[in-house]
Amino acid sequence: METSNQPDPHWMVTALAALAHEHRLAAYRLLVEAGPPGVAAGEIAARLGLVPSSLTFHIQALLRAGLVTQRRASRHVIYAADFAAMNGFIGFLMQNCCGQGVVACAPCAPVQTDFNQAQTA
Amino acid sequence: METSNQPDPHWMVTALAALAHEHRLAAYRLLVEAGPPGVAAGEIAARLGLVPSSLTFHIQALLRAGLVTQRRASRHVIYAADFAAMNGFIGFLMQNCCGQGVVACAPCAPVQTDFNQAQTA
DNA sequence: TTGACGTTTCCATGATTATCGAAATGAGGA
DNA sequence: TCCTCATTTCGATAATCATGGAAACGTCAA
Repeated sequence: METSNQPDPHWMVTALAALAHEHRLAAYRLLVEAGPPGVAAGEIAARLGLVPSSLTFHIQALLRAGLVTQRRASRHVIYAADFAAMNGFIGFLMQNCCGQGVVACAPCAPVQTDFNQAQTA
Repeated sequence: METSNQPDPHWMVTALAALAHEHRLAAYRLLVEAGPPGVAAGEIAARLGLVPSSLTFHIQALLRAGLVTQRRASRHVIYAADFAAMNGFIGFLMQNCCGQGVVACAPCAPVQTDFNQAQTA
């Protein structure tokens, strides 16, 4: 029963810290929007207005946290969001920070992206 | 249709940073477990093995981020998790970091205790 | 009013993070 | 091979964060 491997608190701290910066959160959102094809380092830097070395500094935090993947395409280095990692990240928050037994937190209600999924629950 | 007021990226960075520390994440989880009754500052410090001034330092980060509430009960100061804030926090992540249009991220799947969802995609 | 308790503020110290320029590395194209 | 482009590494600097002791503050009981 694939219960989505639960991340440990130590990793959570690393991942939270990785996202806890204006530029890194922006970079991550950029990669989420781009999807699996990803975005080249230089283009991320350009869109965020960062010098190359700063981009590397920030994106390596995301890389170390396992939130993004890295691959090489010719001369470019392409970064892409790791959705499985984000899955585990959010899963931890919902299971550990949303009140187990407490009903005050309604995690699933807000999403429903936009495609009408007739999910009964 | 109460769509859960969407937090802005700036607040997200503040909240992420607030949780991105071993002691603060532990404190927050403690408060989540305690629920609405909350826990006194001294007891949080004792359970986490922190000196009073350090506890104050860390918990004020959570307070500034709006993730916890503070109230006074006699000589004690009681802190409690703000579940609405965590709701918004997770909501932002699911809407902005989970791939809009991309199906690779299955936000709600992990929680749903264990009922078999026949999600084809 | 006095005293004890719980908590916060203040202060100094050390550690970590963020930034940018310059140099080094790696990967094509001529 | 030589040159250029894309990215990373290195080094220095400034800023922010984390820690704990000591003092101050507010609250309650006697």
